[in-house]
Amino acid sequence: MGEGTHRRAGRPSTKVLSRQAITDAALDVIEHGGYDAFTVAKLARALGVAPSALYNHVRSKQDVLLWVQEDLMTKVDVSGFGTEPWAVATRRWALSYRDVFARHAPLVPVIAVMPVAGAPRTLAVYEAVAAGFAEAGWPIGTIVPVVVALESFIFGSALDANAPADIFDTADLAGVSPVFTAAIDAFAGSGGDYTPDAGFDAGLDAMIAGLEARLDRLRND
Amino acid sequence: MGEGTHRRAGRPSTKVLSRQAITDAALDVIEHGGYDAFTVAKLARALGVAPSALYNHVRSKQDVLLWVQEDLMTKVDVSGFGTEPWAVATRRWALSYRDVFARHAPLVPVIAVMPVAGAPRTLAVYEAVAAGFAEAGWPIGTIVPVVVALESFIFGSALDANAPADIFDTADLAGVSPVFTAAIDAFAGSGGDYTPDAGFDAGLDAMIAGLEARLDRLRND
DNA sequence: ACCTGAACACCGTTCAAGT
DNA sequence: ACCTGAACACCGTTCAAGT
Repeated sequence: MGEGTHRRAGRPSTKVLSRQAITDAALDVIEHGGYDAFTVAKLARALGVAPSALYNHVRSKQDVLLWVQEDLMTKVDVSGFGTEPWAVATRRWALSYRDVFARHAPLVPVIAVMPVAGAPRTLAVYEAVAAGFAEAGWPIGTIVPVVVALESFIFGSALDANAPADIFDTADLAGVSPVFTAAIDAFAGSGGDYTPDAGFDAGLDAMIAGLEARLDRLRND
Repeated sequence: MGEGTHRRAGRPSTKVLSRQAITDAALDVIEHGGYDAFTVAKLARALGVAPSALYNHVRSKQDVLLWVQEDLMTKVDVSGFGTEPWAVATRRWALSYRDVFARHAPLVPVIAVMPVAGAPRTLAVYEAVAAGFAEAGWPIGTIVPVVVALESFIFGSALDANAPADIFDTADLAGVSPVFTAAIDAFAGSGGDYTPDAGFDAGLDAMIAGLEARLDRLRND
């Protein structure tokens, strides 16, 4: 798949410090030790070169993060658009999008403000989503804000997925916040810890229901 | 208000490096130069002490960020809960919450995973919100996931509010992403830049509509 | 064209020494 | 109890020198 696959045998296969090699090494470092461990020094070591060598191929560490983000975008599932009803396709997209970036939360603030120009895979996702929305009957001028709204929810949920199980542990605070404490207890049931999935499900249900109601109204105009 | 206000005159007023003084200085540095400028050295300089002096009052830089976050929480408007209908109160809360942290986006990943224990102001906000939800008829066990869902949307929107105006500039990409490009053009109207408010409004409308529909169903059970 | 090794200007944090 | 100044172990990045 990668570049260099269909080169002649005997030819030195591929540049050692290709974009793909750097991105793969970065993902390796990140998967191994998280984003704290992702330093230029570690990345260089994983590639077997001196840190300064990287700067022949990359303008900054931030560049590498953008490459990683672009790479992850291929894991987002847009297969529902064009084949499934709008709500089903949107739900599938949202779930996979959130799952991918829940494991890369430090990238979320980066993606949220990254221009799509120069990010072809990200753009391809947007194109598939926009086409699916248009086909489902969303007027062309309504698509961008609705997609942005869903994305905001997805990004926030990806961050929330990293909350510790004790985030809502109100231990000695029942006197100070009785209703909230009761809400926590009622939610957790029999001493269960907090899991963020229930929040994501509730929000996705509500948002899709609200949007579908709007879509119905738009269709009947 | 702050500590030391009701001390006797003539007594040296307040510790120089009180929590309040450190938090205020931090907010000052952040407002002046953003989160990149917020270093321990700059914070110490603003307080007129050596960097190492801070560590008599703070365990880490992260501690100060948590103090700042707690301080900002007092700006979140929960006044609608208990006085206004659920949808109005929720909308007011969401708008102010998003506005406060849109100007402190680097804190968003911090809040999203911060335990409420030891954060009394944050807890006070949750208590007001939970009480408002309960009074509006939300069953006690449904409150936490619904609040988490709204918060996820709010946090994502706070990040999105910092997107550059050219985030969706598809310049030469009309051939590669025709539908998405058309959606951008139709949304931007007459050459207008992207503003994230439309996305926030669309999402908040949809989510509140979806939740209100669910609340109606719950009430009729 | 692309590498190395030294250097630079920072980081946050620790700690002995002072008062 | 709380400060200073020196030191530590890092950061990301630059650049002259090599091939």
